[in-house]
Amino acid sequence: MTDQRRAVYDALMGQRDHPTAVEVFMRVKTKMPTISLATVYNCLETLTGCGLVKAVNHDREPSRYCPNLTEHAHLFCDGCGGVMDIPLRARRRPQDIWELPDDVCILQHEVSFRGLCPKCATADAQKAPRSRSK
Amino acid sequence: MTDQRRAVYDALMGQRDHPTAVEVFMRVKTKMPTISLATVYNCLETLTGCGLVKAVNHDREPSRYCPNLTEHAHLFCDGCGGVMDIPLRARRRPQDIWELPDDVCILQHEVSFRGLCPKCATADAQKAPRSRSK
DNA sequence: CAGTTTATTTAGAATAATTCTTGATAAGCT
DNA sequence: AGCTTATCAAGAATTATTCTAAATAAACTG
Repeated sequence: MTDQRRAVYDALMGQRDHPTAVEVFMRVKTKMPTISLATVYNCLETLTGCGLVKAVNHDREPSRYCPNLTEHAHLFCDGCGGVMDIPLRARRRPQDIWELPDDVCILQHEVSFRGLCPKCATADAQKAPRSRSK
Repeated sequence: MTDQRRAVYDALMGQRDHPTAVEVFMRVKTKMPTISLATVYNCLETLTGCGLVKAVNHDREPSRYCPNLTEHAHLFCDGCGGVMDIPLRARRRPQDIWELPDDVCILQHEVSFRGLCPKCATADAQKAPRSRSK
């Protein structure tokens, strides 16, 4: 664990909002002005490689990074652009809803929802009310 | 629906193996040698826009395209590199296993598994047997 | 501790998938 | 036929990411 890796990890833990590599770079740069973007990519790669951080992808947008190691899905909000963790319910497994063949071997699964987060969904309901008087 | 769009759509329906844009391009080119890659991208975009085709992304690999309109997940096989459709079980919904807040608005969800497809998983079990005599 | 190997960092070049631009072509209307 | 609009083709441009090479730092070895 080098200084740079620690700084990148701390940036992720300090503000757990699923930043992109460039956002991590900008945050780390305030503490360690000499760090390069390539190093941030290297560190993120190393950290994901040893399982401390997860890379989160949605469509072909830039990868985002997440230090939440529990099993969870992500909600990508069309309103605010934010990403929200969605926990797995207790004692539930993906195969409860997905018809996986018996003899497959699952090493990883990634789930993303797109829509509106609670905040944006309620704000949106205000703007376009359906059954409500002023 | 232009000739090009039809040709791209036919290429997807003819061999439903989740090809990339370049693979679609190569297939269509045999029937319509003048088509350009940009047009394939345009057509795929148009077809996904009107809901006839789904774009499938996994990590930051090139997008793949899928004409299966039923709700399903994808298994990306580390062994053969193939992609397999995994159907949703009857009367099951993502919120059965994911703890979604009440007031979110879900517009789309994408699920991908990574691992070994049945064929590769059994082949792999042969090569590295655990409890089996020769 | 000097010398040597090994890993890491940096800056910038290279890559690759996708998108954009521009001019050409075709299709639909009047 | 003439005008408008959408689509296509070719290649340039964009962008996130990876690679390269040189510099630096860390870790051993004697």
